[in-house]
Amino acid sequence: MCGMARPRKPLLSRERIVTTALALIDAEGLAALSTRRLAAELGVSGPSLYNHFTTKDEILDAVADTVIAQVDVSTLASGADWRAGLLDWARSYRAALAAHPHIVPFLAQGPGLRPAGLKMADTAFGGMVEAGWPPALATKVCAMVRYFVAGSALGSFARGFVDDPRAYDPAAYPHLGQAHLLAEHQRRVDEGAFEAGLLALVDGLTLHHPELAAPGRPPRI
Amino acid sequence: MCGMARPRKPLLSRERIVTTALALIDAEGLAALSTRRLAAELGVSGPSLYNHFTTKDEILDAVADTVIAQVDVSTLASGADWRAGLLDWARSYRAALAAHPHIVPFLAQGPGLRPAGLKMADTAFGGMVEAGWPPALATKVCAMVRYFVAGSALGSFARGFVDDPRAYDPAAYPHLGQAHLLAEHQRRVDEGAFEAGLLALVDGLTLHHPELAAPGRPPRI
DNA sequence: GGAGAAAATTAGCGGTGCTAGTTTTCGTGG
DNA sequence: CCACGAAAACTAGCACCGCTAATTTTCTCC
Repeated sequence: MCGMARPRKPLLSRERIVTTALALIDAEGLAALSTRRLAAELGVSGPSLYNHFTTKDEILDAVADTVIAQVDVSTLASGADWRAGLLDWARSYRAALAAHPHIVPFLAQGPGLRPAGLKMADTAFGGMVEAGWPPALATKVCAMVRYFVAGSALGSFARGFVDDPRAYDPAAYPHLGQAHLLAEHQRRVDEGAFEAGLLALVDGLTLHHPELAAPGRPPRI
Repeated sequence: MCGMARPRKPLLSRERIVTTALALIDAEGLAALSTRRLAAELGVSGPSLYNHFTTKDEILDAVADTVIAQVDVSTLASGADWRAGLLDWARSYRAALAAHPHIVPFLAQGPGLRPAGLKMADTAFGGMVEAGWPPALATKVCAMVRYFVAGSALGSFARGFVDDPRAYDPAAYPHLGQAHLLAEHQRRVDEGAFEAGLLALVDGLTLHHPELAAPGRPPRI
């Protein structure tokens, strides 16, 4: 017989599956990624994927991990001022999510088993400790930044308001203007709110921990 | 014929559907809510639901809305100090999500058409404006709080770390202790990080807008 | 060169959201 | 009072979903 069985050269690889899946998600959204559809995109028939991943969620985890892998934690790891490190990290983190907005709702379902995510957490934590933060506090501060970035990414990118404000009853919301309900307006607000909130958060931390406010290395007694 | 058709008294109502759906989600998670399963729980056959909702997502939107409806914005609306108002709002918001953690990933998919969510946003915004904040800033500050609460809720409640730390390679994460990877540890961290981050955020805002720092009514010149 | 793993195939199972069409009951206007 | 249209339940079923099983071919390694 000559029904197509194992080919001379493998048609699939984990990497090719992940990049194709990410492209499909970027182009058509998370809901468009079914195993059959992804397989078709790869020129292959459905169940072949299961030779390389044991589960669809495992594919999505891998996709999410490549997105997180783009986050730049280098400033925080470099031993520079922790404030600058935190700001750079948060902005890069948000930018990475903004580059692939459709994956964010999946990312939001939890950390799972994603090495790049853990690596990022490890590096950020290490940088804060190196900057003089007690470990217990460093953990919390890193968590705060994650909260803020994740929350902002969700608010900004996920399924937003209906584009036609007539879908809402304006009388029910006396303070909100019509403009508040437009997706476009929301996007602009999110941009500004993220930046302003991040600065407020960092300055608030500085205020609460003046002993760590000095730029550069922590004092060694 | 007497095959069960329209009953004397309606078996279903939007309200009964929503409360049963929420109970099912709370008890068995978001994935357990299929239309057939929900219908069975209601003693009814699958498609009957579509006499009351046009879509499963519409049911979920309604469920999410009842959760958000539990959020207490009264302090912020009462004209008291905006700092206290913001803190109370954020804590109540988080508590409402904590009471129904399994719905959070759906909530994270976007605001959608959810009147209670809009009502909350409207009231919070109105309270900040009443406290003297310029509308453009008030919008941003409310967004920040939402980010922080949503991000914290996701980090805390969503599918977390695997409970067996042996699933991870400790050598790959030199700074993180084993304890960091445990779900239980993460939960404790989240609690503290939320509270500390919220205070830092509010104090940072106070710092950036000293003209609004006075408690009570804004000064009228 | 033989053994066994790997990578593709097809067939198919149980479940999903949802539609279509039917039957019965309710509510209402003439 | 009753006819009639809307409403609310039902059954049947479609297209798709994630995933498993069994099969065939190829590669790798001893």
